Amino acid sequence: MKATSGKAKAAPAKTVTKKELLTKGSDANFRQYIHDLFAFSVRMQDVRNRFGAFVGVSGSQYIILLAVSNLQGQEGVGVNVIAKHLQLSSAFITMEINNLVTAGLVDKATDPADRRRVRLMLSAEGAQRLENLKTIQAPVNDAIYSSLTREEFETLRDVMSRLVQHSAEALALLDFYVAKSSSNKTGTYGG
Amino acid sequence: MKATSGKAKAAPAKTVTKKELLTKGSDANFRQYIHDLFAFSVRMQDVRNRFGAFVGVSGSQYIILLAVSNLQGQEGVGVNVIAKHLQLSSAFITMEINNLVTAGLVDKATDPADRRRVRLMLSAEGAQRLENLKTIQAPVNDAIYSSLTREEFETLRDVMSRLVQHSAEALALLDFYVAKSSSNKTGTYGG
DNA sequence: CGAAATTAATTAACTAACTTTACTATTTCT
DNA sequence: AGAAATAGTAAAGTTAGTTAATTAATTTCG
Repeated sequence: MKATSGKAKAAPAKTVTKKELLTKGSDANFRQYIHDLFAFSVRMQDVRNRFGAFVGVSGSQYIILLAVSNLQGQEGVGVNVIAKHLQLSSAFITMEINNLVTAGLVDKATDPADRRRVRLMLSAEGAQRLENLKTIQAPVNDAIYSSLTREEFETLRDVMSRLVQHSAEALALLDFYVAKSSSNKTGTYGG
Repeated sequence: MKATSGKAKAAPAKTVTKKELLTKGSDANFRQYIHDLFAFSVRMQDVRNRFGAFVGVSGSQYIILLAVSNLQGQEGVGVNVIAKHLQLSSAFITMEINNLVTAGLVDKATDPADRRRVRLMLSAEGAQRLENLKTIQAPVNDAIYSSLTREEFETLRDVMSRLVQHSAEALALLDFYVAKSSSNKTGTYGG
């Protein structure tokens, strides 16, 4: 008696079909996971904002500051490199970098070899702030991941890196689908 | 020979200290994971926006529509319940629900038993749109998670649900820390 | 009962976090 | 040299949300 026969309303389609992701043929677990993932990324956004607050900047300034820290090397890093790294527009990076420079957390210099370019590095103060942050970052991260075994962490790491890759591909696929169907839309002007 | 002695600059602190998360004493892997997680959640945001576009609404309207679908039951669901479920302000839900009602995707009625309350349900059209969406949702989800084994998926699911829980706790901890240190801040007006 | 407090939804005004577009300065290519 | 490409920037606009105040209905309780 399970939607196999009779007049039961048409069984709803599934949001995923790969068998490894279905539990007894149902996508319920997958949906629950998607919801958790969403909730978690909202929380992470929150964590970033608070880390930013601790450092004295906004959430987005914080991730930009981090990117400078990660990418600066010996020579400093340019606006475009950061923009690509964070998948943000270079215009936005320029603006926020200027705020960080004004706040004294980032140093900015023209690249003498190519004067279009700019070399960004953490200022001493910026580096210090990020270093101080770690005193709260560590216990917070420890708390979030407190329940993980090493094996789970290794799996999580590995899986996450594959998801990043494949989601880029899936997005291309998706663009293809969405472009094809400019169907729906409750627009006001005819389409 | 590793920052144990000599004049080497003070070893930078780590962003996490739980031993299961360190690889040879380094948090490098953890940091890489954090970056991947960030990248992935940006992508997921993108996917949501495109799913929304397919349905004919914005990304946030799409997740609200989904929430209505999940929570409506037989009786419909109220604004506050949705707001809590999605961790958004009820004011925002009200606004977007009104747009969805105008678009004909959600039906709204006053709860006769408590006339402050509102009962929201998908309209037939709304339900149909979500059902149609699945034809692209399934292949996209299959693509994103194509590389996962069942065991990995089970681990991912399990881990994610714990992360949601513990991140809520960590956030409370964090609020405590950040409140204590209104230190930094490059404010203009004296503090 | 009737006043005070509480709750649900809404509105308006605002803010943060971006993007798009257009532009300038510089470098590279031919 | 001139055309095309590259790096960064400024200005204006958009989107996704928030906070604060308001209205209306309900509950609490002296």
